[in-house]
Amino acid sequence: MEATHPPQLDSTMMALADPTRRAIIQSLTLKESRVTELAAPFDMSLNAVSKHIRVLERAGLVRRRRVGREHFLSFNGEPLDEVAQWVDRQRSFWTARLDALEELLHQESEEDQSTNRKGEASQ
Amino acid sequence: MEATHPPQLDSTMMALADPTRRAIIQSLTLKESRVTELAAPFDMSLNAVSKHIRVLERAGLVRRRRVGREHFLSFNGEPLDEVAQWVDRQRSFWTARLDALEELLHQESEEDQSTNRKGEASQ
DNA sequence: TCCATATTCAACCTCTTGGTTGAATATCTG
DNA sequence: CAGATATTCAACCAAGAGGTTGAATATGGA
Repeated sequence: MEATHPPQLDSTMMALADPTRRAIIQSLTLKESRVTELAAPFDMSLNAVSKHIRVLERAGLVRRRRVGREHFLSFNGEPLDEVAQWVDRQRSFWTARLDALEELLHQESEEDQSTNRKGEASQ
Repeated sequence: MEATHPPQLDSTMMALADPTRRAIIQSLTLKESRVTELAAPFDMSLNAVSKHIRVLERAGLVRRRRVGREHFLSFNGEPLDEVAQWVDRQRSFWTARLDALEELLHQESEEDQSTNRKGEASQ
């Protein structure tokens, strides 16, 4: 069975699976930054952060604008739409099934109560 | 810099980064299943699917109920709440910044128009 | 024009991931 | 009770991830 997800969802979810990359995203939602600015708070080499940025770029979550030797990076929220849709869909299926179960239990409970009343009356 | 995510978000996002695991989740949102039932549609060994299920279990996305030799698996949507919250937060920051930018451009456009009208009058 | 800064490239390393196979374990059934 | 079924365990393998270091490249500034 082939999982029927668009390749976009694959790359987006993989990109977000790493805490460093999520931290980069969080930083970029607040403001555009240069690579060295983004890397500064992390306890890892500049190149390691640069690699993470490339993963985010390939997923379309980060855009880059070059001005001379400086690369300005900004967040693109569009790929998160698909993540939100996928997550909401699973949650709504789950909630619907829980609701159906509760309804079933509720009906059974009402039936038990009326049966009990009849039983009491006959005793 | 330590990424300030709860460990739960880490394990949930990592669990969802794999298309096979997302397909398992999608299957389980529809109905409870046994391991061999879940594995049937996949082109991989039963054990490979069993490993994926364990990853989902560790993330809290799947619960297991054992009856004799059969393990019944069901979906637990709760960890997705955190994913939804994280995603919505980034999107709302992004949208807020885009809105602020548009407002700025709108103001500049109005200023340009009134300046142009004055220029026309003086010519 | 030389030095500084910004950033990527290349090569390397360790560890993890995602898969396989065959064995082991537990339970069910005729 | 022997064979079937369900599932995990253990060991293995290849590929990739995530990091490092040092070199290379491009641009800016004094």
